Amino acid sequence: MKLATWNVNSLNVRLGHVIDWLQANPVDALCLQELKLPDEKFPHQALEDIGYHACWAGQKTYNGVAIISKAAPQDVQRNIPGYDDPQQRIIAATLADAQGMPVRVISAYCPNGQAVGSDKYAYKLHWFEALQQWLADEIQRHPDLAILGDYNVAPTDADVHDPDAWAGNILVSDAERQAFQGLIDLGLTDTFRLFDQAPKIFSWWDYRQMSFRRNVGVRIDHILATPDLAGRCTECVVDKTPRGWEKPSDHAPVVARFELP
DNA sequence: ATGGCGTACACCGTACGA
Repeated sequence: MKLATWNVNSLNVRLGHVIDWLQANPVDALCLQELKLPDEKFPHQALEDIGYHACWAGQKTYNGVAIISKAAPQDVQRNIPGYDDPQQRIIAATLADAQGMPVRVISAYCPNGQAVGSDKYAYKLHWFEALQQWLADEIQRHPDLAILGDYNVAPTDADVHDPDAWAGNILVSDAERQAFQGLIDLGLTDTFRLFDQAPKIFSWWDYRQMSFRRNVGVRIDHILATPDLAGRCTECVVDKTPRGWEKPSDHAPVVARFELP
């Protein structure tokens, strides 16, 4: 089973890339973030045409998340239960594969935070607290669970092209890294770090100043898994290919493969 | 140096992302 995540920075603009990528990489599920379109504009027909189901939580202009999957999504949950938030940043669904083993899949678009100390930064930290509280329950209910998405946190200095230049900045501040660690402390594993990885692998590069060509980036898109599922993870990679296409998203997809029990 | 680039909405600029 392969699960993937991709912040597409507008699904209107990137639908062609998503379809091309799925046809070249027929994963079982692809979690999307930053749809930037309302529910009624979600292109479900184009995805059905290539053999995928979808569930989504859209929002005009900002945010918006989806799960595109070969299996029909079950028990779909939008938003963090009990956390009143007009921003559409979470969707969860249970996917049963052909062997019938259900996996709980969550697509997450964690807040950016804009600048350390700002109102948006405070919102980011509160949002992570709510996420952690909800996940503590969700993990109990679903032993095989993966939460994939744009966390807007680079967990360690190894995930930043120039840690000295970024020190204390948004995406790497102590409080943000502690919020991310709070998820790890629930028993979740950053599947990328289960494996030996080359240095300087990132998932986001600024559009400006040829950052992608210079590999000036950060690793902020992650696939976290519960112990049962992480124990069956055999690979986790960043696919840089679509970042080099015409009019790319500034994020690259991340893909993890899991052995079935 | 809050600039650089890209997207959306709307207006001929502003908000936001990371």
